[in-house]
Amino acid sequence: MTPTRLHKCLADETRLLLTLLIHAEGELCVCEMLHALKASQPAASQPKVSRHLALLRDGGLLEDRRQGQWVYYRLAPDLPAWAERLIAASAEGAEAELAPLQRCLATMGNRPTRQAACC
Amino acid sequence: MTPTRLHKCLADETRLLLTLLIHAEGELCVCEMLHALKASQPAASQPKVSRHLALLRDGGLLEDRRQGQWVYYRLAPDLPAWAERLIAASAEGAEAELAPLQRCLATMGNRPTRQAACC
DNA sequence: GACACATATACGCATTACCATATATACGCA
DNA sequence: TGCGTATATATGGTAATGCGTATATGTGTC
Repeated sequence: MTPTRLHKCLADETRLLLTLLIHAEGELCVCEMLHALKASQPAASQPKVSRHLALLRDGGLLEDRRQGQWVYYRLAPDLPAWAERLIAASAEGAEAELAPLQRCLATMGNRPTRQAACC
Repeated sequence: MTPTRLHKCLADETRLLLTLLIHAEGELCVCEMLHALKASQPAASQPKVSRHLALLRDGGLLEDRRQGQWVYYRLAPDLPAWAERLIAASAEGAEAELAPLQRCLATMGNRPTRQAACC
């Protein structure tokens, strides 16, 4: 991971919000992120979210795992310390934009039931 | 200043290095930055540096002041704390790329003599 | 296999970003 | 005023980015 690459990842409002949402929640599946994102982007579409998540994954910022029908994304576990601090600083600066998404997520019905990654 | 805007500013290798160089040195003029940048981009041109600096200034990340023939750039003094932390984290992640530029700057001959901004 | 749901990819298009080159502006000095 | 230095902007071309729509893939259930 290089700073320029990380900045490119976060230089788009949608990708920034998705990343910060995952940073705050730990792990989220695509449908949860799509639901939350509509709080600030009512017209957000599933392909749009999926495309941005793929960019973040290919950029080395996220990892995904499939569990049944759902695909869960989380921050890559091997991020250097400076990258985590950078994301944390972004989270602080974007708190006002992030909070509504978290509230929206909290009231989402029918969230898929999560299982631990192992067994 | 918003996180997305800041990330867009730093999502280009040249702009990242210029910003981090200023962050490390406090204040630099264009010719100093051009000189330092050539350590990693031998073909870097003056218009290129000037254009990126203008982007950073218009993005609210830098301020400039003219002193005689020279124009000095520094970080905007009113950056929020999270932005400074974000830049500091980037500096850590880019230390390996930044160090050669600083060394190159340190050995630069004929650097313009600086005066305080007031009087 | 057929269907429903979740997610990913392909395609065409509009917009933006970056660059190299050329030219313009601003300043200091004679 | 004219010249040299420092910096900025304009122009045109190419590549990258983001999006909407359509379609494909993968998984669970019957």
